[in-house]
Amino acid sequence: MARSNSTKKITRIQREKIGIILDAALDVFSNHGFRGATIDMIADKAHLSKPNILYYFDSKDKIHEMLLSNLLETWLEPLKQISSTGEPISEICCYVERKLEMARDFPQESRLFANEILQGAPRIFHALNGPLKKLTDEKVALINSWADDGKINSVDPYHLIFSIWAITQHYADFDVQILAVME
Amino acid sequence: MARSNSTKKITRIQREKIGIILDAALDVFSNHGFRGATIDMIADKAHLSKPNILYYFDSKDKIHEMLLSNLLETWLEPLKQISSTGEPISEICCYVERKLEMARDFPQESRLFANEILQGAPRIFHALNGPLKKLTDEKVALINSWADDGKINSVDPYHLIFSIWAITQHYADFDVQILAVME
DNA sequence: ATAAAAACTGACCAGATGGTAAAGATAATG
DNA sequence: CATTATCTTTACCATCTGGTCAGTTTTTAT
Repeated sequence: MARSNSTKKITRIQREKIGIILDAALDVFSNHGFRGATIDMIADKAHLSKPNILYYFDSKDKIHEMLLSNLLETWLEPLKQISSTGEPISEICCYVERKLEMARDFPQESRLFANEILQGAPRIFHALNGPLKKLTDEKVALINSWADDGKINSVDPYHLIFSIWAITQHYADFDVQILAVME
Repeated sequence: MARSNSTKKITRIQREKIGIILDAALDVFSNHGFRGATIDMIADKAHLSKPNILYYFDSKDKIHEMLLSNLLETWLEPLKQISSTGEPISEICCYVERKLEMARDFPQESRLFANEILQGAPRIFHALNGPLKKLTDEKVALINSWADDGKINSVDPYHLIFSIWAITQHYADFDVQILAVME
């Protein structure tokens, strides 16, 4: 069966179908949340039957899980790229730019993430508390060191970062509201 | 029956129970989204039976609808209070303050709203496109007039307002993430 | 106190939904 | 070409969930 251990080799069809399913699932999960999404919706969007979907993924949860873990790498990347050797202001501005680009280019991923967090991050809390926290702490320390060296004005690095997250993601997550207000 | 027309008088018990139900429903809907919430969850939290809940509200949708319409007034209030006769900078700063206070004091309402918007605002789009748009347009014009009069630097008023919305609500909507990152 | 109205409950139903089993169709392989 | 492994489908099942109903209990009004 397709859903066997990761050590097994993957056929052409498996690679294709898994990709199709994940694309469809991202669309459905990001627009309806985990509970609002049904396997049938995903199946329709993927032009596959429900049992066929469950041939490639053991359960609805597993699809969601895979989407989230794929997402996490992409999500952490822009923050990771802030370099301690670069010029502070430019490093921070470039970070904002990368984040904005991500919100523009991957709005579905942003909403998938937002849905998950909004509902208490039941399936992703470990990642927030682990890798994300670790990375954030690191960059917070870097920003603090820049301030200590007098390279930038003193600022609370946590809230600087949170503000960047808030504004950049807002345009992806609340785009319905923005479109409604701006026509 | 309790769920009859609004012109009928409301008994003491109705007032009490409806309040209890709405409190419970706000808690459940804000933490699980519309589809993730079940009437049983609301019933448990309210210490009432499911049929008893449906004695006061015709359907799950009606409960949600009532919560959203209650919310909208509260939600628009801070923006409404921006006064054309006040001092521009102070007006804007006070608006930010009011918004922050709301996010702090009504985080559940904020998440209820966020859940609704994230999923395309199916039950509230008319309000975004109507009252919210109208009010926003009004304040945008006001900010523009301030800029024209040289009272403040020129700024895109829409994006100023969006930024305020984004940051203030972020602390309510994404608090799990913030807590996870800051410990 | 008593009748009427309001509030409440347990049992139940129909449809949706996640998931399974077994058999049939298709593709890969020797 | 034949055999095997992979893939897909049809027909299900069990559970969850929104909602109903008939009847019981409690409250209110007279």
